[in-house]
Amino acid sequence: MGRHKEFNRDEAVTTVMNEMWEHGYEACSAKALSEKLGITRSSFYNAFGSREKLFEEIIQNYNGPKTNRDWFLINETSSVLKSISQTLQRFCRARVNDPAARGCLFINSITELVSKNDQLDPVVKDNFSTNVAYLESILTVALERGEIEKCDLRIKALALQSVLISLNVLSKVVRDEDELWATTKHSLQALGVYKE
Amino acid sequence: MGRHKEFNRDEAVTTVMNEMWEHGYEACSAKALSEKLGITRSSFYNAFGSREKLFEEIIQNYNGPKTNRDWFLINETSSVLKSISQTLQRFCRARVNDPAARGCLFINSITELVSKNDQLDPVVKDNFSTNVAYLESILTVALERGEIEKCDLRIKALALQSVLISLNVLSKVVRDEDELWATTKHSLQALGVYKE
DNA sequence: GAAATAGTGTACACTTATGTACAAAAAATA
DNA sequence: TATTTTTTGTACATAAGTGTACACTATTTC
Repeated sequence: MGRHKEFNRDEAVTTVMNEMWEHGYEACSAKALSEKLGITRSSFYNAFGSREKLFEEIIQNYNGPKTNRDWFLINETSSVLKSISQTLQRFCRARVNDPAARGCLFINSITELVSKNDQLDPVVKDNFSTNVAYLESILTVALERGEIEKCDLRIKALALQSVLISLNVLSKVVRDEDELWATTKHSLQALGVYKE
Repeated sequence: MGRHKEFNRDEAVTTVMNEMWEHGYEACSAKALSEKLGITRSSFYNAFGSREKLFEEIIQNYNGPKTNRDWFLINETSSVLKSISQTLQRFCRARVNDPAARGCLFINSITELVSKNDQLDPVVKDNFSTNVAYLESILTVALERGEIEKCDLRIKALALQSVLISLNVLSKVVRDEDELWATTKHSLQALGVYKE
């Protein structure tokens, strides 16, 4: 019952995601976003509640579902290390090929929001924990399959998360794909999680 | 000749540095900074020209002189790897002990300004290049002293820069000194640049 | 068709922020 | 003391941004 929205909500969320990815959260005012979407602020607030709530929706969307954050496309047959290596190589390519050099929305948000925005700080931290837990889970699989040596998997997961962080930050400055990948590969090999 | 400033310029630069470190560049408006300094915007513009010029001054100040960026306190006698390890351990402690979890002003600025602020993008990139060159130079010393194996020092320097980046980003989220240092140490050991 | 419901447009009453212009004030030099 | 130089305070004109209130419009259900 009631009047229909004059815009597609899902499309709008995607548009806002790209705006926040490119310009950062704080640079995206309700006014600017509303104008970008071609709606009034009135409709914006009605549809999304607030910028904060919208960000929460966007970051969940960006990172994928909490229970199944399958970035590395791990399956039963192929090597876990191979999946990690191939995925990070794809990331290097994607980040360098992005003309706006946006890096990663989530990692940008750590720098911009943690300990700066009281409402979103816990959201970002929660997403971070989920990420590290995911990395630890795939390293556990790698260990079970004998692909890596026994070690503190929590620390190894944090070290792998570190490679992801620096790859994304570095990609804003190192705009040569070969150089970015050589650096990432060097780190992966050092950590013993690289496989051709 | 002429009237004296009613504030200490150097003190003001330090105050603004801390404001930008804590809140980020864009969050520090000319109005907000002027009020923080207890001066009028008129005096602010007169003394610093613009927010951009002031940032340039601050980041040079923060990173230290271009020709002598001696963060790792390398000297003729002690081990280069030991200096690196001890310095990064000090960084872990400092970052976790910072109640505002500000991370590193320079690394925060990469995320906030590169490809977003036309005027400051080249300033940040230039500082980055200087940093990597510095890291490569100390790795060269380490190689000459037989502390590391022969390899592509440019890539090794970028990998070491990666550890610095992730340590600083990670420190906003990983608030336990032992865990942060364990992760950093693990990465340094993997890269073959750790020494007790 | 009337009632209920949900989205839209306009207005309000702010606050923040920009950079410049110009007069007034203070200090050094001539 | 008069002149020059620099800093400071106030004002201007304008744009961006906040969240809410309320009438208006479109749509569905009864």
